[in-house]
Amino acid sequence: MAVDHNGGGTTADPVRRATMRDVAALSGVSLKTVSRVVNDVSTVSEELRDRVMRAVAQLDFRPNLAASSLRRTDGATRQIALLLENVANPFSATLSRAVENVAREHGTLVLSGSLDEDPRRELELVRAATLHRVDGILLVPAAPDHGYLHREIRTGTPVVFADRPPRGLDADAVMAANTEGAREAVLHLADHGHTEIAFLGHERGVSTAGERLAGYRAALAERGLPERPGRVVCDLGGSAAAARAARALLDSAHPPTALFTAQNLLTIGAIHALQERGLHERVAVVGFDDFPMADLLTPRVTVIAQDVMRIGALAVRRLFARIAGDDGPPREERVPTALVVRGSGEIPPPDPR
Amino acid sequence: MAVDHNGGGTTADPVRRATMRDVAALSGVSLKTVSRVVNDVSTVSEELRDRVMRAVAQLDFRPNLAASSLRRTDGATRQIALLLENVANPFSATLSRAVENVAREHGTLVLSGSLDEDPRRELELVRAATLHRVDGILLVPAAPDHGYLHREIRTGTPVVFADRPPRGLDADAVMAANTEGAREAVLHLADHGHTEIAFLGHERGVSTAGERLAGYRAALAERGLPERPGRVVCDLGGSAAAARAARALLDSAHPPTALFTAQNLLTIGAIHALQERGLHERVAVVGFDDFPMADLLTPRVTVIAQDVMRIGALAVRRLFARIAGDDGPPREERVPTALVVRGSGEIPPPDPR
DNA sequence: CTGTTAGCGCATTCAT
DNA sequence: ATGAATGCGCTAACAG
Repeated sequence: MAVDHNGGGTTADPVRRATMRDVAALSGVSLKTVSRVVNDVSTVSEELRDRVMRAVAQLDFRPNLAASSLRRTDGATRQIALLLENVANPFSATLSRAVENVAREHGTLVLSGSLDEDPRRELELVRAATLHRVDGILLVPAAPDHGYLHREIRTGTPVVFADRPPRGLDADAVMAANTEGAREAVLHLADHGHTEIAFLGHERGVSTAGERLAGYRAALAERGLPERPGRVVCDLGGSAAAARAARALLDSAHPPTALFTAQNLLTIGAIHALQERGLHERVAVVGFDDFPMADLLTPRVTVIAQDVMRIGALAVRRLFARIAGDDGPPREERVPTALVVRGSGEIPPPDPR
Repeated sequence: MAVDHNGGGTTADPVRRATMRDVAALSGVSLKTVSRVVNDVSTVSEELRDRVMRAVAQLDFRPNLAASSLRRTDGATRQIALLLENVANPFSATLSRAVENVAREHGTLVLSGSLDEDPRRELELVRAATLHRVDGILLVPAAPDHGYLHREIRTGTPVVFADRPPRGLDADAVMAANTEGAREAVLHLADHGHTEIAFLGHERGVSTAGERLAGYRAALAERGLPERPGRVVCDLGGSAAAARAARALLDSAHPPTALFTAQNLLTIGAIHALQERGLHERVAVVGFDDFPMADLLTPRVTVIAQDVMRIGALAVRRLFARIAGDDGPPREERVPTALVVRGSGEIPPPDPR
């Protein structure tokens, strides 16, 4: 008797999968009738329907979606691509989930890919997506220009942007109300008595950084506070860079009494620095974008929370609308943020004596 | 002049995509020669190659991968499915990233889906994956039995398990060394003088829970410590349940002096409870599975860290090996854990007086 | 080295 | 209500 350890799966002895022909032969009808039954076309008699369905079950027939979409007029593959910063970071991961939920309603699977803020990766993955003939692309862009997407859009692959707007292209985009959120954060600090509020921001190339800085400045202006030189630090690449920047600020001759951090990794870095200096109960912090555990730290961290699930959901819905044929003018949607008061943002400035 | 706001992408006036026929016609060669050039078959003269590539560029030709895989002998679609608990949770998100990295090396895209610990979702998504004819499936299972996967494996879709083993099926699996890791955690607590160590675990149905409980018991036995009734709490569904369980333990007549939490959400819940009671500096905690921010809490949280990237990478590599035709016996691989000492696990028991 | 023929699995068009 | 013929875009097997 032959030894057969085939549990691991292999292509060694792959049983051929049943096709519609097999089903047709077994049930004694034409190929087309099987197609009708499988696609739920109602113009099939009860009896034939039954025979076909029995054969489908017996042969464990699985319609080949790729073959189907190759032939069908709309060419739909029931796949969309989700290209974002990094599937492993919490923002992207949450976005993924929102997209998956809506895609599921549409019987569509999601191909996700991480761009790592690398424009070349964006081009590669957009191309890969088109090779697979996805029905649409949801993009958290990394590239500085999106003119190249015109071709994809014209050949029938709609593209919707999330979190950041397109550049050099007019297309749908769903984003957080960055400027308003940042403004609210800084007003909150000012209203707790702070006049010396520093700004820590990420790469200026990313639109969210610019918008949040604009919000910071709007709030200062609104409260008649000057923007002190050195108080605005941009282009921070991550939590380590933010920690360094925070240390420098705290050790300076006129340290700020409050920090506004424009992104959650920067918030985390800044908190690290404050803890090292033993200042985490003395210097106020409001961070843009919530993060896991923010309410377990001491003090608990006050943030401007983005509604990431909502951004994702609205963006995919736009995408499915485009896929369905919506050809209205591109829309930009803004999702409001929410101030989550937890403690770190309500620390008062030190007694001015 | 006609108004045309078509930036959003639409199917209204989709320019037909160029096919190989178009390229062949433009470059004056046969369809097959185009195919050769596109697939990098070397037996094409420089001149024809050049003509074809020029036409490809001019027409912006994109080979249709679905059509190609339909015809090609191996039927490869260059897509794999990754079915896991929830793309939004840190463990799954990290696993995704590991899978994506390796898939990229193989020119393969990843379709991910969340099972939410729901066996029906597993069946649905496995089915959806087969309809798309993915080259293989990487599964963090939710179903109690995997006999149904025999069919998929036999029809040429290999399946590899990650984090949890298959049941009722012999297939490849890559998992953390759960028992050893849990044992190390509890020995660590015992070696810091604790004799009253509680166990908080997740659903018994999930294999990792059972393995980690076994490790806990092994450690107790090794140190000659008794397992006190009520000290082992299982089937906790999340951080809220863990917090409730921890409160009950802490409020009991003989509260434990140390906690071992078998999963990161449970660790977080337990810490919440300790903070409420003001006991976070007095009761020791070691958690299984690291989590973001664990080193920003006070005290910083000692954990048994799983090497999630490694689990993911090994699992996909197994999957690609199967896809490539490996038909050896199924293997179970275990990835070692690491004790990360940060503070919460080194709190001594109270003075026994 | 190049082209011709056939057909992957299925939906469409047009018969009946 | 059912079926035969045709072809989606591409590659395999052969021919020249």
